[in-house]
Amino acid sequence: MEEEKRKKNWNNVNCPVRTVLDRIGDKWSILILLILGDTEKMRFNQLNKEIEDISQKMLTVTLRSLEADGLVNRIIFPEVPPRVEYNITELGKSLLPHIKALSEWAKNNLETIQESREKYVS
Amino acid sequence: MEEEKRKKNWNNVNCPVRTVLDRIGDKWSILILLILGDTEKMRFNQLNKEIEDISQKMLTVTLRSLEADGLVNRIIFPEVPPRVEYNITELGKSLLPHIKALSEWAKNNLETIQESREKYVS
DNA sequence: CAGCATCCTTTCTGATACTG
DNA sequence: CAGTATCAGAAAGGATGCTG
Repeated sequence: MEEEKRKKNWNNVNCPVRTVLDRIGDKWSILILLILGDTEKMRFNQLNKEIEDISQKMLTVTLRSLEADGLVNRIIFPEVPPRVEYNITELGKSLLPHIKALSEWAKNNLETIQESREKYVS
Repeated sequence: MEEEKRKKNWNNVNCPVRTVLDRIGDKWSILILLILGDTEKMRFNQLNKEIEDISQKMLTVTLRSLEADGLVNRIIFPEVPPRVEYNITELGKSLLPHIKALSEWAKNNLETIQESREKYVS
């Protein structure tokens, strides 16, 4: 039974890193964390401008997910028109160095990877 | 024009870490890298047993992707029945510490994240 | 043994229109 | 301003059967 195997969900039980990547391994989370890590706070539309190619929907969805995980704060000001500010939490800050380390590795090895990919056939 | 914005592909140009996550941020790559990082070499079916809940297709697809990026080696022995061995490359090894650091962070903060998620409403 | 091919389901992302 | 709701397309992942 192939189905039986899947139920063990081996990867998340024995591989905690997957639990993180399930959260921040998506298309936008890391970028948002990096931006919020570089600023004190930011409003929704500021983020939307900063990340030129994100859709409003995905910005909302991603921010909500990061908020749920306790990586960013969402502060609503009861004004008209509404103002909502986002900032990174302490938990988020503690994750940042690891993201940046990964980013450094990426910068340093991007070329190697790309060359490898171009040479690769079949 | 919403479409115009996307073409800039801001995230990959200005955010190299995304280029890495586009590759290893999938469901299985990290796990495979961790396993191959802990062993000298491994055959296809060994990996398939080690990762109990991966499908044969995804194991093939993921290994090919890692190979294309130069993170793992694929060595084919011209025998019958065929034998194919996989091992991690030097490039892959250089990435490993960062994955493990992320993994450590995950272990240490899993509970906090889960609590945050449970408390989160809408 | 180590796959490949095909079909199918699920999940992710985006476009668009609308709103307190 | 900062969203929500809905729909549609793309991509990822899985089940199954077949093969050198």
